[in-house]
Amino acid sequence: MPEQSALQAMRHSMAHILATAIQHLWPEAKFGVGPVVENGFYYDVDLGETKISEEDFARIEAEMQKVIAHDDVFERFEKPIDEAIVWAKETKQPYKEELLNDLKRSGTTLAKELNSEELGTIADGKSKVENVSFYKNGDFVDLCRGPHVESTGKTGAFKLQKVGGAYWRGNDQNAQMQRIYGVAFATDRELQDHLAMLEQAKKRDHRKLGQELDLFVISDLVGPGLPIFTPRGTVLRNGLIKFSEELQQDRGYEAVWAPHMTRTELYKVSGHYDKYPERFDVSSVESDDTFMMKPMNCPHVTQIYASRPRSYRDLPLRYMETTTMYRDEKSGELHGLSRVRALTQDDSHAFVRHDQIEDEIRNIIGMVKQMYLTLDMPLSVDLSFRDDSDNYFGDPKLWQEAQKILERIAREEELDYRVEPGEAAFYGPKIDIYVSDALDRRWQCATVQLDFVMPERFQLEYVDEHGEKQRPAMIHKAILGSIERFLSVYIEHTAGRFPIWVAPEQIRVITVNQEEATVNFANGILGQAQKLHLRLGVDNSNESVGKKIRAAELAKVPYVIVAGDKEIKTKQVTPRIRKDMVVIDAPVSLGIEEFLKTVANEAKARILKTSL
RNA sequence: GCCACCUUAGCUCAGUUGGCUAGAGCGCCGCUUUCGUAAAGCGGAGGUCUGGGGUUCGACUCCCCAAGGUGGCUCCA
Repeated sequence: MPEQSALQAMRHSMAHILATAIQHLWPEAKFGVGPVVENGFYYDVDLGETKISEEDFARIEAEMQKVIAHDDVFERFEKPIDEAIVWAKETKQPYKEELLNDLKRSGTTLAKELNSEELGTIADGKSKVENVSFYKNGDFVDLCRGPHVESTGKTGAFKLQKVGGAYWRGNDQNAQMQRIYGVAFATDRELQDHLAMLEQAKKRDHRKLGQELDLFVISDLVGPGLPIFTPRGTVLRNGLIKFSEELQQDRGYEAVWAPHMTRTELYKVSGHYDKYPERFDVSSVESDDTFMMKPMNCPHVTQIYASRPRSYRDLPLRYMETTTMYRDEKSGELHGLSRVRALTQDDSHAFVRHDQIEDEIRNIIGMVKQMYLTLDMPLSVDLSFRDDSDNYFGDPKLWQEAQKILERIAREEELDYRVEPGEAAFYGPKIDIYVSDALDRRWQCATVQLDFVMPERFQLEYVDEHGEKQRPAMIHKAILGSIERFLSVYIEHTAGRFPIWVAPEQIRVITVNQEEATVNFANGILGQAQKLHLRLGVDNSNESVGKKIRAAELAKVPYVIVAGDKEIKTKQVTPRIRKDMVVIDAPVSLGIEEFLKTVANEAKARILKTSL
C-alpha cells in the first residue's frame, strides 16, 4: 500500500475509534459522517441536549486508548441495501438512514452530486446499488466504504484538537451536529512536530503581530470588522496600493473615483440587490430616497462608460479605483483583517470588444504575476465556473465561450489551477487567485472576472466600424483583492519582517548617550534621511544600548545603526542588518550618505534582500 | 446568523472550596546612571475584575441576559 493511503486508512480508522469511544460514553449518540481531513480526521455526532466541550477530551481520549488497547479487528461485511436501511432504523441512526436512502436512489452520498430537493428522502423502487459495505470493530458497527487498518491497535499517535458546530450535510437549514476534530500521525514524533508547528504558526498570527508591531486597531466603539490603521500600518497599506496602482498605470489603466454611497436603484438595475442581503442601508432625514453603502464598484463605473457615446476606437477603456466598500457580514464570519465589514479593493474594470478579451486578461495576469513574484508570495488558482443551476444571468453560450478562454489562458500562462464548478459570480466566470495564511488556510485575494451581464443590464454600447451598435464585455479585476485581507496573509507570510520598501520604519538610529553632540548627530542623519524619503526613527531614550538594540530587533526594523563618538569622528556607520535580509554575512562600514542612498535605492527597487 | 469556549492594568498572565486594601512581569512616567550591538538600578502612576441583572451577610469567583473575542459551521474578497 502506498504510504499516503496507508496514512489515510489509519486516520479514517481513528475516526471510527473516536466514534466507538463516543458510543461507549454516550450510548444514545447519533452519528453523521467521519472522514479524513488534512493532518487528521473528524466525526460528526448528535448527542441531543448533551454538549461536548474540550474538557471532555481527556475522557474521550482515554476511552479511545482503551479501544486501541483492545486491538479489535476491523471486519468488513456487506448487507443488501434494504437490510441496511432496516439496520439504521433499528439502531436509531437517522443520519445513516438518510445516507443509505441517497445511496439507494443515486448511488452516491455526496451532497454536491445529488438533487438538493431529494437529499435524504426515502427512496422507492429500484436501487442504484445492491449491497453496501460495513465495518465492525468490537461492539461498534458503521456504514463505511473503508479502507481501514487491520485492527484498532494498528494505529498511530493522535490527539483530539477542537470541537465545533457543523450543519448536517453542510446545509444551514439542517440540524447542527457537533464536529470533533483530531490530528493523527504514524508516529508520535510526527504528531509532536505537527503540534509544535501549530504553536509556531500562532506566533505569526496577523492579529497578534498587528498588535505587537502597532499596525492596526479594532475598537469596540467603532465596531467589529472595522479595522483602523495606525501610522505604521498605513505605510504598509499605502506601499502595497502604490505598487498596484503603478502596475495598472503602466498597462493603460486610468484612475477614477466614486462616492461610497449610492441610491439603491443602481443595485436594482445591476441585479445585485437581491443577491446581496448583506448591504448596509443608509437612511436620510431629508429625502424619501433610499441609499446604501456601496458593496462593490462595478455598477458605479458603468455610469462613467454610459455617460457618452463610445466608438470601437475608444476600446479598451480601462478604469481603476482603490476604494473601500461595505458589507454587513454576519458577526461569526468576521476574522481579524481577513474578513471585515469595510474592505478596500484595488479594483478595476476594463470595457472591451469581444476580440480584445483575451489580450486584456493576459494583460491582467501579467500584473498579478509581477505583484506576487515581487512579494515572494506563492499562489494557487481556481477557475470559478458555473454549474447547471439557474443561479446565473446571461446567455449560456457566451458562458461556455468565456470559460474556454479563461481555461486556455490559465493553461498557457502556466498557472497552477483547478476548475471549480458552481463558484462563478452570477454575472460571469472568474480566475480566482488564492494565497495561504500561517495555518495554511487559503484566502482569495486577486481575481479576474469576465462579465457579459453588467453591460447588458446597463445597456452599454459602442458603435463599430460599420456604424452598428455593439455591446462591450466587462473585465473586473483586483490584484491585491481586499487590501485588508491581503495584509492579513502578507503579515503572516513575512512574520512581520517586511522588506525595506514597505517596512514602516526602515532605519533606526540608536544613540549611545544623551549628550548634545550625539543628539545633534542623530538628528542630522534624520534630516538627511527625510530628504531621501526614508522612514528613519531615532531612539534617544535613556536606556542601555543593548536594550535599545533589542527593542529595534523586536520591532523588526530592517537596518539599525548605533550613533556615538566613533561615528561622529569617522562619519561612518556599520548597519546592523535584519537577519532575513542578509545575503553575505559580513559587517560593512560605510559613509552615512552612501548608506542612506543605498537604502533609498533598495526601497525604490522593491527588493527583498539587502545589497549591503 | 448557528454551536462550543473565552473576557482580571496599555500588553501577557496569577488570583485557594464565595471572605481583609485584587497581584506579577513587560510597557508607561519620574529619578539615578551616560552606557557600544537582544533586557542597568530605584521609585511611581495605572483596575467599576467587559456591561447589566440576580442569588448571598458577603461575588473577580455561582446563575441569567447582553456585548466583544477565539475555534468550527454556513456565507464570502
